[in-house]
Amino acid sequence: MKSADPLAFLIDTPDVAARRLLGCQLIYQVDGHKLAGRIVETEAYHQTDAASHSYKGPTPRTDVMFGLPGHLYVYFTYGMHYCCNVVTGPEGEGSAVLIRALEPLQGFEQMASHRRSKGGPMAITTINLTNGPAKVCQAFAVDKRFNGHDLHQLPLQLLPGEPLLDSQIVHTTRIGISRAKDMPWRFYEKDNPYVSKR
DNA sequence: TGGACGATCCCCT
DNA sequence: GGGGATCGTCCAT
Repeated sequence: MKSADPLAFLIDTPDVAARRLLGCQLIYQVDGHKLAGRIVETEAYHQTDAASHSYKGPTPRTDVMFGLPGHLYVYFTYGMHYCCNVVTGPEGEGSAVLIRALEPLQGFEQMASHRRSKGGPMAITTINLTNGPAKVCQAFAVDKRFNGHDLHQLPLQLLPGEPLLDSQIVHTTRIGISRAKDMPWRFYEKDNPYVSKR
């Protein structure tokens, strides 16, 4: 008997998956250290959406988005940043959810050192540790090597959490894009201080 | 083969 | 509030 897939909830439309990802935990284990964060902000992307990398079909870069749900799509942008997405929907459909912010739970020192090592002197606080998509990747040391990684497995694992009530979820437009600006596919936990800023 | 652009972040004014 | 850093990807010549 094969046990049920704990990430089966990702096999849905990306907006539904983006809501369900709020409250889930991202775990990273290295060298006996454990990093953990709770997802508090997400954005949905789909192949029918002009703002998505998967718009107009797969390319070598975006193949992962069309692959198995529960895998990680990591892309490089602005010449210096990585961002990570959880692939959603059935295999063959180009959909994913961008992890925009985490609430740090464990491994603060490791996260801070990963963040600092990326650039010059920088004042790291608990708040600015993971309150943005590229910050999340830095803190968890996620780069292109993790593109296509299966999040069912360590060293980088996604654990289901208690789903948030609709009344705790704020539903609004996405950030930092020029096309399809008006699609309300950004979700975050109401009043959570670790959500990224405008 | 080249050039424009980007799901960002940080520092400076 | 605005601009610079910095390079992979994609599309137009």
